[in-house]
Amino acid sequence: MAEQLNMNGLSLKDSQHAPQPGQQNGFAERSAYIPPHMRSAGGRPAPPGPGGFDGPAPGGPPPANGLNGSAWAPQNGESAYPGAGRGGAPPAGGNWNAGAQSFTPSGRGGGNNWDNSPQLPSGFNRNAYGAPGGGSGGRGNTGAGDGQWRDGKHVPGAPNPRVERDLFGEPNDPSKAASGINFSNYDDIPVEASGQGVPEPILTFTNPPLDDHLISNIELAGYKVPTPVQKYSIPIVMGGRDLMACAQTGSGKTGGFLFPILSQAFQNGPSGAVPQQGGFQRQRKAMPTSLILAPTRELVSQIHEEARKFCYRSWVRPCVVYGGADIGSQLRQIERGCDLLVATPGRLVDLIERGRISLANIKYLVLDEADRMLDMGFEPQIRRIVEGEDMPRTDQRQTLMFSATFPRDIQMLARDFLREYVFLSVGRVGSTSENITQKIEYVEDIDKRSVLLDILHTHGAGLTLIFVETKRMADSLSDYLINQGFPATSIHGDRTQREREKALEMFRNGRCPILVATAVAARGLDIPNVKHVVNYDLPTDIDDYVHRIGRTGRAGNTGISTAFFNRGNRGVVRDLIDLLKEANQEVPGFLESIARESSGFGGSGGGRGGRSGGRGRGSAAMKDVRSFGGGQRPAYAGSGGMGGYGGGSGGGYGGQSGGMGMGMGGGGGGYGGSYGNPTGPGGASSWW
DNA sequence: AAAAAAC
Repeated sequence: MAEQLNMNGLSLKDSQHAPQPGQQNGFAERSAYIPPHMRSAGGRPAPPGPGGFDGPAPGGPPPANGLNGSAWAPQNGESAYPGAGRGGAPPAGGNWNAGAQSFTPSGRGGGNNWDNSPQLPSGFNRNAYGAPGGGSGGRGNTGAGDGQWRDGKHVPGAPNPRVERDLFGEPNDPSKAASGINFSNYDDIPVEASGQGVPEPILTFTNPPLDDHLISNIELAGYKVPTPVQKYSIPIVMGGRDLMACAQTGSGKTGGFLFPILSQAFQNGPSGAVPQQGGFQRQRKAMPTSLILAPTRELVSQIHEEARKFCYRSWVRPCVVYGGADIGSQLRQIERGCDLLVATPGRLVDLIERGRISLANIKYLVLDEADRMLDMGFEPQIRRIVEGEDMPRTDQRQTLMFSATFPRDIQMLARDFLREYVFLSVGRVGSTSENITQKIEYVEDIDKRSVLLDILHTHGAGLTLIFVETKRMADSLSDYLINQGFPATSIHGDRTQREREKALEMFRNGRCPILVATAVAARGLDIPNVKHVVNYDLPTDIDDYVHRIGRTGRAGNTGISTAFFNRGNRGVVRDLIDLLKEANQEVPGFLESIARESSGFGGSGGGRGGRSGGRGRGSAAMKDVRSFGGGQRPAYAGSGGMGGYGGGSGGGYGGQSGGMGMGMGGGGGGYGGSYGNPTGPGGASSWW
């Protein structure tokens, strides 16, 4: 039954964007609304009267059917949901219901699956074109990867306007990634590179070094100038070097690894290795040349979407596999050809165990959001994939690691997976230039809902992303908002993959400009135009907070972040204060007093009691931990250390920045014991 | 403590 609902493109939740017919208006539950002066804690300015939206709530009284699209049409012109673009308001004359029905879940064969198939022109070649798999990754080769490599030459496929629209959207479509980018602000992002023989950054997308076909796809995608991370990563990767990059998603890092990998693939053709399989083996084993690992399904889906753009008309076929979706369609997809594979670790291991994927041809390995993957306990799977299967060794492949932070365990991974890597530290987009205005408000749990309503009224315009701590809370809060007449939806791990993708797409295209999310959406997701991030529940880990607010203020644009704080969050109060100070933000008085309260007794006695300073944000440091003998100047002074990088000891570069300095060279497993603060003594944590 | 991720 649930599936039936899904097939209609609907879930119960999403069918309720407008108040139910039984309700009088968007504020049917007005009694639940507590005016600010009646609330238990202060610290919050009075809301601007009843009308951030004038009149009866965002929707006003719904028409008889309760679903008329005009209920959500912005009352003050297009500005209500900027960034919504063509999807901003429901289709004229349409309604939310219909909007949902016509929605095509991302990552599911956009344009070639259930909702569109009947519209295909007769005679349309579904085999060549429409991957039948309705399941994830079922997009097959919709124009991406339909070129050929013949006689040592790249023979691109024919242009196809329909595919181009599918991949690149209409010109100026704000729901496509390249738009809405404030390029001038990009130049402010600081980048530092260290390592031996770091190549000069490039300044434009030109040939050389980039391949002409790739450049034409880059143009189609609307990218004009390389972002700072791309300026560095392109020559580094094309120069055959390994890369360890500390960068966030908004910095353009997906292009940072896709561009050089694809450019080289377009120029050099398929990997020379011959697939070795038993003569009687029934099905072909997929043998991709490039493998990209990322932690969440949404993220791999997003990377795959990007890859499809840049693979357009090329010989390279991008594929995606992840859990929670029908494995059969994924198998069919990779059987049709798989040169670049984007995967979550669990599903990839599954497919390897089934003997359907071999990694023997891998020339490029990318670990995206590496810190996140370790946080999520993926290290065993990752080590199995990289070290325990048939993947070529470090010197036979190129390995690129991306991570927002560079804590100890990532350093270990870098030591084991990379060789003589270039270390790239990409400043965070925004924060230093105050692109994100961070506000902390004191709100007791019981008042959170009504304060949230104030916020939604006040900052009604633009996409608002609301983070909560639990899946249950995500459900109940989005239900509440929907009942209050707001176009909200939710994303969390207990929703089906289809629901998750639909929620994300509805948010992205502005049909549902309010998204309630758990940590599943905290990192990596690149949604242009998120205007406001609300930490309805603060995370216990300050790193998570940083990732969450990083969903806004992206790509050089400005954003707002509001966090609800109460005594239940005092565990992060110290880190939060430091963070606000570093980002040049106002620190409210109640934070300071609660910090004093908490550190008052016991000090560092119990556990994490009085902040301890030990952990600090050292875990989040972004600096090269190696030191280099000889002429190389490290980009960061003060990374003390040891470690004979290039010092003859067979790849033994293991310098710890702090005092620990263990010899990591020889054996591999030699890291145990307790490590000091990774940043080292006095480690200034500069993580952006 | 919760969330995420393979079946």
